[in-house]
Amino acid sequence: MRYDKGHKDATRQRIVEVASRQFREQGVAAVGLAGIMAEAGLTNGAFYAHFDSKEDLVREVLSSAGFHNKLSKAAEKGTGLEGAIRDYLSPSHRDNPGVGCPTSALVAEIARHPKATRDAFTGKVAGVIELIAGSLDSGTQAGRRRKAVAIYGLMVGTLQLARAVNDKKLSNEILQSGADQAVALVGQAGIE
Amino acid sequence: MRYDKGHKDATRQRIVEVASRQFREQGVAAVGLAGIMAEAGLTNGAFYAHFDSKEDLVREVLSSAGFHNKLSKAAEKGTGLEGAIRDYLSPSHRDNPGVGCPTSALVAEIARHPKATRDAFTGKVAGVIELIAGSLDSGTQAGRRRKAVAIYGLMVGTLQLARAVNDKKLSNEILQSGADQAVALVGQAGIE
DNA sequence: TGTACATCAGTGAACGCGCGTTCACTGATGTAC
DNA sequence: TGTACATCAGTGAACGCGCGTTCACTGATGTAC
Repeated sequence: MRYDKGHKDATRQRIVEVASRQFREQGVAAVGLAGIMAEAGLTNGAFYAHFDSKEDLVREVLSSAGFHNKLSKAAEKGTGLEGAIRDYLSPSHRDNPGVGCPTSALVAEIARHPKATRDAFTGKVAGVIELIAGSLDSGTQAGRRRKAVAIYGLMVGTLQLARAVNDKKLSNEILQSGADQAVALVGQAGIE
Repeated sequence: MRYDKGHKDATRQRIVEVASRQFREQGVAAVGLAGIMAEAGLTNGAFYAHFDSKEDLVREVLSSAGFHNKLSKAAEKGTGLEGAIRDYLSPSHRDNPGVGCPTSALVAEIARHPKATRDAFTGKVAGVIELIAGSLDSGTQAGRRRKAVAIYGLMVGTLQLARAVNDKKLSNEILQSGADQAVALVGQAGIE
């Protein structure tokens, strides 16, 4: 073959990365395969040598996407859950959805996708909830899980509100209030 | 004229109502004008006698949509904010997006729409935050506002997660945990 | 060493389809005189 | 009272366009003998 061993895998990976960013920036429905392939340096016909369909690509993007990036990085930096929350609800994350959390960008759309796609997403959500629950250190196990769900929902919902409103001051207030309250939840004894 | 006075307004209102439900069920991008008009009992050509464009309809839907339905109804029933939260995060609301909160269904999509559309949405969001803040009775005014933002974000985020996950048990757990924590926030002294 | 054939990632034109939008037309009613 | 014209909500065919998908083909390399 004229291509290195691993060349096709690298191409596939490139397509997934381009799609992942474009989906998060514009939503799945608004992104066309031709645009993804062009940005990956290929023509549209090559797509089907790598994926069965657009839906197959969506599933692959969800399976490979770094849902825990902010959480994992915060853990590495030793800033813990509080650092992760403040990073998540920052102007930088609000203004760069393409490299941000796939959940906040795509959750509503995914609810309307086929079962296989939702399955991939469900696994990721369950993982994030466990990761957050594992970062909490007060309360019973059930209480920590309950808090983890609320903190995740609060982060996703407030980030989306901050992105949608067309008023910088209100948007910043939403981020700040959301972060403050989420951090407060971390420190409080659980509701039993 | 062969039509009653007010006939055209009634037709326009019917189009808005059909669109409002379809948008919330399937998202704006996935809904076609022909389908809306057919369900309203008209042919597609009549659309432009009522609206300038699809975007104009989206804006009208957002302006007229009942963002506070659950909150207002709860206030009427005297169940207060706690009742509104439990109603919002109920299996019934999760399973009937077409008659539910426009924010949870459309917030991510609206973030990518033109300024005029986002303006209409921003006003609604500001109104909901004020409504929730007004239902809180402990803490300073700034503290109540901060809590209101967090409660709204929590409700929107957890409802979306519950709708997207493909596992009934996890979905119910998300609703329950979100509601419990949101209600707990209502009762707690504000973070100052 | 040279020739014929197999492999396969990628090309690029074409497919049918549904979209938002346009527009000439319809037909029931109201108005002018 | 009768006739000509204006009004206007709605019709339905057509427009160009971009979509996801298909497919015959290319061309650089590897393999067989």
